[in-house]
Amino acid sequence: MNAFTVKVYKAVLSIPVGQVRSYKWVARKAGSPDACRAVGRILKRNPYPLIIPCHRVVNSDKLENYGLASGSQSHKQAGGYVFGAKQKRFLLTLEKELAECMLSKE
DNA sequence: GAGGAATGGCTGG
DNA sequence: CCAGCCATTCCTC
Repeated sequence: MNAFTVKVYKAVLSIPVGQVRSYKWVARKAGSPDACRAVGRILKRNPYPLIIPCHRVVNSDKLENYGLASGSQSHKQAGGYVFGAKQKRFLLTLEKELAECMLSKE
């Protein structure tokens, strides 16, 4: 496995719960800032679709839509997802709630 | 605001 | 080894 792929996995895995990062962000952390599409492709074809939180990776444009904003209930699409973009958004909302809950109750 | 080209690595032949 | 694919991004009209 290439170092780039491993870095991509690690970068995605390092994304905290309730947070989202852009493909470009992951690509940059992986060492190739311009490999944004490659990152998306890797995540889609990645061997571990269930242990890698690929749903936390969205487009740079949709970042603010999921950027823990007050009205994050945006019905916009945030890139693709193996199980469907709707599931992806659902998980994002769910994780955000979880994060807030943990911060509240500690 | 919308459309098109560029970029980089993975998969298949 | 070569060609095609893609879950994006940036630039230009």
